Amino acid sequence: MSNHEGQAASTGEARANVLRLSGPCERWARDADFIRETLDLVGDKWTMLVIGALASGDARYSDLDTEIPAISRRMLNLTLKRLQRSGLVDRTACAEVPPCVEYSLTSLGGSLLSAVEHLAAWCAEQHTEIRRHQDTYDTNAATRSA
Amino acid sequence: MSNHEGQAASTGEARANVLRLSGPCERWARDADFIRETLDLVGDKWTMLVIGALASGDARYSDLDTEIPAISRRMLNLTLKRLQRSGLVDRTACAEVPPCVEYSLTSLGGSLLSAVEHLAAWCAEQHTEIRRHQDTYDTNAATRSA
DNA sequence: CGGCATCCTAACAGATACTG
DNA sequence: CAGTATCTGTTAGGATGCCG
Repeated sequence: MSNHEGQAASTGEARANVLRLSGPCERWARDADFIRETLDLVGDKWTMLVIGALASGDARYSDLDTEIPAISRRMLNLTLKRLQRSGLVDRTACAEVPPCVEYSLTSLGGSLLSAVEHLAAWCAEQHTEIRRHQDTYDTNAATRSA
Repeated sequence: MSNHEGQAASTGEARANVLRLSGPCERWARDADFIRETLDLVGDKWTMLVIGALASGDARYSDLDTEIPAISRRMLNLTLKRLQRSGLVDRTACAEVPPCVEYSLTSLGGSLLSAVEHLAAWCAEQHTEIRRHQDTYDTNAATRSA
């Protein structure tokens, strides 16, 4: 992990991916990469749905494809691969003759699930409020441009 | 106002390809949109950093630009707009003559912050484990192809 | 049936120049 | 100083077809 604390402000444009905050919230800055990385992992368009689909038990490839109609095969594969790579789901192929593969949540994946459920609860709780704000904002914007 | 990106952000319906799950996890299915919506809100490349920067107190536009050197003006504006639209940050302009604008976290934004901190904690806690899994996976993949 | 590889389009994101 | 508009490269993601 690239944790350059190096100072390169005035020495030209060191266009590092480092995203260093200079404010008092150094911890956020330091962890930002990890957080973002993991947030990217779960914040992606499909991950959550796949995790959710697996939360209720093991599932075969086709099951997932069926349970999440909106996903494309490509994205399902990509998502599963990524989750598998990160140790969040397990893949079990029974035999090669009539290919039948089962996916399941690992304990790590399960722990993520509960972490996300926290956020999910917040969403469920606040989404009306958020909507309201957005509507108000949009109305104002529309009025202003009218 | 033909801001395609702004509209893309505001038309949740456009990307709400419904994503219905037919499995036993209907609740996830029903909430998936909200969760994804909010996850999109915070999981985006910059939101977290901006929220983090604002967590320590109000900040002016330039402050944010300074605190997050890697962000472009465009993205900073877009991000702030979106957060403001959703009622997560407040924008206060003192006067039009020498433009000076302050951004601050609303209470809603603050509550999101704590919700995300939960997830952030999980990230910080598990990212080593995740890394390990990824390395193992990559090594196996490399071995297999060798 | 499960899983890649390919092509292609649309959304995303950076740099830059301009306005109030 | 605080934004907005435009032009452009980069990437995410859908459709499809082949191969185990």
